[in-house]
Amino acid sequence: MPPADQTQPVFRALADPTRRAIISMLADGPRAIGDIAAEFDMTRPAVAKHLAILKEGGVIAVETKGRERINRLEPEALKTAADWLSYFDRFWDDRLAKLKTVVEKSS
Amino acid sequence: MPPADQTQPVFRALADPTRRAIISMLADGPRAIGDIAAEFDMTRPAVAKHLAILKEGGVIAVETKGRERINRLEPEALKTAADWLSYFDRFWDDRLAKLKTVVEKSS
DNA sequence: TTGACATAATACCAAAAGGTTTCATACAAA
DNA sequence: TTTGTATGAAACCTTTTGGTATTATGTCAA
Repeated sequence: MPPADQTQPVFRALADPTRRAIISMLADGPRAIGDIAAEFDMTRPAVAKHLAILKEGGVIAVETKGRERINRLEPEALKTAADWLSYFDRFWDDRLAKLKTVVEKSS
Repeated sequence: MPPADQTQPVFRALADPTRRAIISMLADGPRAIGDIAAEFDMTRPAVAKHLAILKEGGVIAVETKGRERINRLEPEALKTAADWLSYFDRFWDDRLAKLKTVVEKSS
């Protein structure tokens, strides 16, 4: 059985396309809210709400720097979701799943 | 950048804990709706709605057999989500990510 | 210290999500 | 053919979600 549910806040964070776009964006480096909002056809408060949900899921960390709030990707949270899905690897790629197991155990 | 958005219906399907439980359940084999609903503290129509969303995401396939409708896991759809997340592998395990790339290219 | 900027916080709204109840339909089996 | 089972479908309700607009707060810079 896949791991139990501490996954909920992460999958919730992943459920919205805007939030997934923000995640991709932050993969290139940390950014302030206004900077992020500028890339979407959406008001800043709306983006701020998405960031709050991402933070609840542990997907980002926020650091106040002067009057800016810098949002940084926290990729370990994504691993939670990836791990849940990895249980199903065996259905689409038995060979790779087995190899991964070997590699992970050897670390 | 991670793959563009055909991911939405899949991530939507994954967003609800009941639906993830159904996915886990169907990993053990196909089941009829009533059979699934019996395992949840929820009415059958509610479960049927979840199944409809899972089907929209391509996560399950439905086959009518007499008066039963058998729900079967369609794991390729989960791969869509796993692939999106795999882009971020590099953040938590560079070594494994590189190895995976090698293995996948060699197939 | 005044003004501009970056954000927080609040109130509000419409639509979607998650659930229920009720009723209709279709197949199976006696 | 009648009865029970498995499901579909519609109507309805409540809460959450995703968005807006507006107002307030704190910080930098002239």
